[in-house]
Amino acid sequence: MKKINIAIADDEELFRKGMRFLLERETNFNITYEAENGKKLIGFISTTKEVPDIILMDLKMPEMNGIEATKFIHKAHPNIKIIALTSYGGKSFITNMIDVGASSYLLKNTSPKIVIRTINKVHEKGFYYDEKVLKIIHENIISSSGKRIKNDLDKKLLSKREIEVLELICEQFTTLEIADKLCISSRTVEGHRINLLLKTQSKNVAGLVIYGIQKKLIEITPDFNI
Amino acid sequence: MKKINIAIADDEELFRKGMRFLLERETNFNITYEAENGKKLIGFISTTKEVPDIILMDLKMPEMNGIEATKFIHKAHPNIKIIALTSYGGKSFITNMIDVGASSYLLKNTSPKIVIRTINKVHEKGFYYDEKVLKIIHENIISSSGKRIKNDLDKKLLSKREIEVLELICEQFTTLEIADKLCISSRTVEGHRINLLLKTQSKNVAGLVIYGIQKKLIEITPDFNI
DNA sequence: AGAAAACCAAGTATAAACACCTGATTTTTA
DNA sequence: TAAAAATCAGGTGTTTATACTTGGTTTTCT
Repeated sequence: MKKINIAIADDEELFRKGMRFLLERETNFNITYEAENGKKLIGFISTTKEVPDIILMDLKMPEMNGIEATKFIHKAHPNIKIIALTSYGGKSFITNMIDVGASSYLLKNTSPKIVIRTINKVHEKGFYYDEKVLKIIHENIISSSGKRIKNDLDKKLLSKREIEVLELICEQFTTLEIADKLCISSRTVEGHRINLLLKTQSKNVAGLVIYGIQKKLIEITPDFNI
Repeated sequence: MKKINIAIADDEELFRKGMRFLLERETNFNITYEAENGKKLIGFISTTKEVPDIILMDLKMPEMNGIEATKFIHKAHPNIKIIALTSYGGKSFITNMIDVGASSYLLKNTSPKIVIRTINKVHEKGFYYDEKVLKIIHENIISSSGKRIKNDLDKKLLSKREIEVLELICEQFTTLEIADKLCISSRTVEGHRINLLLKTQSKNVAGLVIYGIQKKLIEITPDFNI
């Protein structure tokens, strides 16, 4: 069986070594190169006779980031399949990486099993998406969605009313306005607000908004600039 | 084991009967209704006590087509999962259906096995895409995200100092703390803050944080709880 | 060189947020 | 059914944010 040649681009050496260790346990994987940034990777690919089949590409790297490197490599070598492997899971990160030529997108907090499966699938079929990323893509297609995704964690951590209040805080309403909207006393709203600060471990509204966005209680449409 | 209740909407009786036959061989499937167009389906769902878990929805139907029906049903009953099942595989058909609330999309020239798997997966996880459709979606991302407007407007709109202040506001620091960090008077920070509110057209910090996240001035790491 | 913008800083005042307290009623859960 | 949690609401006080004002210095651009 022909081995799959893999290159890893990531600025953290520890991560690269860890990945190498994990992947080399697969008998059909062959790690041919490690790069600490996009520039070095391109340098390698431009000079070597044996270009890799697959590249695991981090997004945030010094000198040249993953997006630029992917764009360049995909143009120069369309047969090299690039898998984004990063901790950033924003919609626009994903779509941008795919846009510039990535064949898949993986989050770093995933299991080795999924990485291995993704590499094999990408090598076989040319693209593959794990469920986590697929869900983000799925949600991304839904443009008109007024409804938001509240996961079960929120329901356990925050009460229904607290979520309502949090949503309105994120929409820039003041305590008085929120009290008016929900037909309750401003005192009650303040109580909810304090509970929210405690439960989300925030210092002030800024923290609440960030929490709301992280938990997708409110929707934002980010612009992409790495 | 609780059965999955399924409704089929398709104008061809032969197709409906065939599907019913295929699906009823699965012990956990229960076909509760057949509709020959969207209107009849909505009529059924509006009156019945037992709404289906899953709807197999054709696109082209007389009276009311699949897109309109999906839009209506998804709004009225968000818990009902709708699977588009049609012979049209155009990009816009797929994205439109997902946009109005479909949880999956299947092409009619697929195998019964895949239909059954899709129904089960959608019932379990809320969405699922077969490889054929996934490939179309994958290609769609590449073409659609090409036209993205990069705005260096931010750099013109906000000054360097204002961006610094905005970043710190987003990190939940108070005016005094920011003044301390930047070694300037708190009055100056307030001035910047006011300018930020004006320039970003925000009501309060909540708006500033949202702006900061949108413009990627600050990074957030979203949660992925499937 | 002159104008425009950015940057700094201050006064005064009000509105809002934050903190810490108390307790009653309803709903949920074990 | 008893305990726990959620919801509501009030008191008191401090801190922070917002609003409107003015004006001087530096940087940037034309």
